[in-house]
Amino acid sequence: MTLDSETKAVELPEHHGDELRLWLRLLTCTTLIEGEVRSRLRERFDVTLPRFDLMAQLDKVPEGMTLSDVSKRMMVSNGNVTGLVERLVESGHLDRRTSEVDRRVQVIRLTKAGRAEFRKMAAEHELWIADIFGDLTPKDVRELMRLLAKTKASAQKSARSRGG
Amino acid sequence: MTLDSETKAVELPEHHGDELRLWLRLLTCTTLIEGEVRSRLRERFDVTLPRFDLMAQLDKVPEGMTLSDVSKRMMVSNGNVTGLVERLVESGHLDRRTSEVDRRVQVIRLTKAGRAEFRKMAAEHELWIADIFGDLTPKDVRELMRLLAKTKASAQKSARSRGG
DNA sequence: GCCAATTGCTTGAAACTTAAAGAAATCTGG
DNA sequence: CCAGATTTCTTTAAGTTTCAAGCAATTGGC
Repeated sequence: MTLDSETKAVELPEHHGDELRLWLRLLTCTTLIEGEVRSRLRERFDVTLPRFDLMAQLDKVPEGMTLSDVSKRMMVSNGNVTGLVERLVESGHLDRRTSEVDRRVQVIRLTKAGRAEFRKMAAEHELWIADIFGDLTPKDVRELMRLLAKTKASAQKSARSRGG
Repeated sequence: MTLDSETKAVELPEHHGDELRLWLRLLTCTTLIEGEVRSRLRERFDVTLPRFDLMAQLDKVPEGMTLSDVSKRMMVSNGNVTGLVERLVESGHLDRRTSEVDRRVQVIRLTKAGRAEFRKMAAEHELWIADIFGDLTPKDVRELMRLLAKTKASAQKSARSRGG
């Protein structure tokens, strides 16, 4: 009997429903929060989420970054960044210069106005996020951070093992 | 001294950096996994993620759903669904009928071919997800499920309290 | 120095996405 | 019954996004 059921268990395809449900829940959470942030950004500052995200990347590095850097950090395609940057330069939020060392490279930075506007938005944004996560205890937050770090590492490992 | 620093702590704006970092990590995880799934779907089945997601919704309800139902479940706009459905009907994956009870309503279902194709993709998809989350223990999975449920509830509460 | 490979970015096509406005059908309270 | 409100879906405009192809600049091997 015991042998039988063990044999069976090996032959049957494994159950992966839990992981799938976890993934769907993770996705739901993110979509929900992203939608909320998106609509607040639009209502309050008439800015789109991708623009805000791009400015957030640049705010962290005053001396500027290349388009490739931005692309990697935001995990979006190169062509995507090109278009976003074009519109943000147009609207005066970004400053763009060709590198003198390597003329393929474009270095972008926040303009003074762009930085001021971003800081204003970022301050409120932080409060929104705090409110959205408001029912989590500090312990919940720590625990989630830990588990998501583990998840990220696992996903990266899986992606690497497939890619090369 | 103690009094002083406590007074200061109350007067200073609260620290919400932890929640912000948590949100960024959550977003990173989701983006990472989503990108991985997206590229596997494209490579393996030449299908886009939104199409797969839409078919996944329909697979759960054989008798079909209205466009509004799909829109709510996928948390995307109505117009978005209209376009997606159009292309999937065109490619023979979906069947679309006007409700006889309410002629505003469109009921969509997977066609036989659409269902067969989805099932094939879904089986592999489940393995990918299991692999991506492969380094998490069953306990990690349970704990993440719990914390994400709490997060979702918190986010929904925050969204409701703003919206109405 | 030269040629091939690589890197950084842009372009183009197709698809996806949203918000807002509009059309059609239904519902509701007189 | 009927006018106004609501619901369901489509349309439109603007923007985002990806992928693939391509161009320009740089690097590395010889």
